[in-house]
Amino acid sequence: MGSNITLKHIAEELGVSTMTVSRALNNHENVDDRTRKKVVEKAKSMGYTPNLVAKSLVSKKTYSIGVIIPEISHMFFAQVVKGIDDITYRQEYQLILTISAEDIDREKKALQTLRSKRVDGILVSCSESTGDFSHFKEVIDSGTPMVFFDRCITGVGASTVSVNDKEGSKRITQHMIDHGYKRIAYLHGPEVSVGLDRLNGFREALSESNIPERKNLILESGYLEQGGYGAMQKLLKLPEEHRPDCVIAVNDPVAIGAVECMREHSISIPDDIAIAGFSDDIRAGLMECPLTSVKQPAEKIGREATKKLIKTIQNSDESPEDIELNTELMIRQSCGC
Amino acid sequence: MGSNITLKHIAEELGVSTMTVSRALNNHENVDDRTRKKVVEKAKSMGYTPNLVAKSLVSKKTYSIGVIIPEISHMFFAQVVKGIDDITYRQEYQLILTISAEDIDREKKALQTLRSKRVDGILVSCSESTGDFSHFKEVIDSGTPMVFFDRCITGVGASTVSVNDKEGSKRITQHMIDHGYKRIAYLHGPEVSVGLDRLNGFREALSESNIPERKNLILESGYLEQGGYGAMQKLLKLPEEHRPDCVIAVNDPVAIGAVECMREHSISIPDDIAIAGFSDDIRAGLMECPLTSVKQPAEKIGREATKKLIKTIQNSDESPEDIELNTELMIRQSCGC
DNA sequence: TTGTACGCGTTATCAA
DNA sequence: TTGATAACGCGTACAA
Repeated sequence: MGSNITLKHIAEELGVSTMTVSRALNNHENVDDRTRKKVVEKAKSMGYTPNLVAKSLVSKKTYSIGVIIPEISHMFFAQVVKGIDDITYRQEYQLILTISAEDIDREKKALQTLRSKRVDGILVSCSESTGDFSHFKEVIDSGTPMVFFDRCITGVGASTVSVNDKEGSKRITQHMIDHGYKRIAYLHGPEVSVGLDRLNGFREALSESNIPERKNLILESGYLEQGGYGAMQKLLKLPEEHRPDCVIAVNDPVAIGAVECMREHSISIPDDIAIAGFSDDIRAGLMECPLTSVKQPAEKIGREATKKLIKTIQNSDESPEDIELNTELMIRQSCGC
Repeated sequence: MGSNITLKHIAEELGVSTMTVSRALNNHENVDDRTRKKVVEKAKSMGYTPNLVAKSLVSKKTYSIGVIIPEISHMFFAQVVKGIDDITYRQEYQLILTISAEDIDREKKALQTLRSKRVDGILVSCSESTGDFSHFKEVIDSGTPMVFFDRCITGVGASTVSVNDKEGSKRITQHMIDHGYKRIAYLHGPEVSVGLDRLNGFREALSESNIPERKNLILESGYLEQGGYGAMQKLLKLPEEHRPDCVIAVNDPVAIGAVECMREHSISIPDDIAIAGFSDDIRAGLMECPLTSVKQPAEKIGREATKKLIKTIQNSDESPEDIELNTELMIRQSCGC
């Protein structure tokens, strides 16, 4: 445990100074070839492993980046993490993962811990409950490079990587309108970031087609299955003639929760009520009635965010950027096509 | 960046020694209440964040544990990670995640880096290609606590947490036999760890029912969708009378790959060929023909492995243990029930 | 109650 | 080419 081999141990065995050992092991120029060979061999035979903690203390670099995601059971985030790992692996950064579980206090704490660990940078997707940004602002102002992805906060000095949420949401709504649905319900997430953007896209599509918004058809659902289930229950309690003929959800988990609720009420999809989601969850195509959705390039989001973060780490005058990736409509059966 | 506030800065501002500041901030006994108050306030106003790197160098503890998983797109591992986070969060450990991508070289490198980062312990699920254990043995012998989960290596001095793979595989095979299937194919993973255990369970069930093994129905598929797809293709190239009437796969991704192949060949499940998987993937219940599978308590595996690891970290004479969790048969339609 | 000296493992710097 | 010294930020041990 504590009995780790250090440079000093090797130096003593060889009767040289620790600096010589350090130089030899780090491929510095000015080392005699025979000395280097001796050192390298001895280090190997003694099972030396460099202590990155000590190295970090000196260099002020940890080569690790912190990642804060709200949830990992949501396949979207798992795929983003894969994209992040793609890049960090190649660039030799380590990845410290924390899950905020949609809880702002955990998010704050994670931020604090990552800062204490002196990560070189942070990637964040905000928790559902994130209403104020002060904790992010503080970290950014302290000089720690930070990039938001998916659930972003703009205008606080950090870069953001997201899909064009408003546009995607507008397009799928348009698609439903074109298909002739009249009473379109919307299950929305919290009104920040993507939640707000998608809701706005929905509204814009309605407005452009001169369809009035109906307040009782626009419900908050959060981002998880149970929220979709609950919101759908409310919709089904409406008098028959006020029920929607179509439901659009802020994301696929919410849509799937709603589907579950409809199934229990023996409501046929898409004949009784059509539905569409957002994110193209791994389950979307496999459902009894495959779910129409908006595909987000999850891995790519992870990769782009990480690339931008590393650029910002390595070049302190890299300027913040809002990167927007394109979505793709995945038309399946749940929309009635 | 480098301009982080240190104890010394606070001390200078206040005209006291760094030790006083350290003690005040760490809630030590012997500090005058007024001094403490002054220090705490000043620390806050200066935006002090303790440097855990320096702390770790002294204490030889990093409060971080390394996790090596072969894949994160496989929902099973994402859920395990959630279980791991459950415990690490509560116990105030950080989680360094690395993905081996089923590549033994990445696995070795990850192990090396984690050791250099001086993680307090390591959780591993072996990559598919892991044939020799020497790299694990080396780390274990060096004194770094390690716990294997799911894809374990036993007998090298580390604890293991897994489901009773052999038993689960045997049970599902038995289920298929009871159902009257005669020509049962098996798509197996690499013959180590769970791959081997599940294959053995399959064999044992056949043998107990006096069903002869047919070599051409037992194929290697790896652990991923494409492997299942490829193996199924081979099975379908067999002359009609030699084709299986039932396929059991080492895990759900492989089963799903096989199903995809069958769909392309217009083979009806379960009428033409029945199929079962293992792991109860999130997709299993949602497929066109819902997939019969063996459920592994993924989150629990993560939790138990982490608990055991932390115990081992905190108590150096905690002895290694092989923990086995129970599986549950998830009977759906793909088996013809 | 507070302060001083030293060490954790490494590297930058300057001297030999 | 090699070595001695100091420093990174913090905490332990001891002294005042």
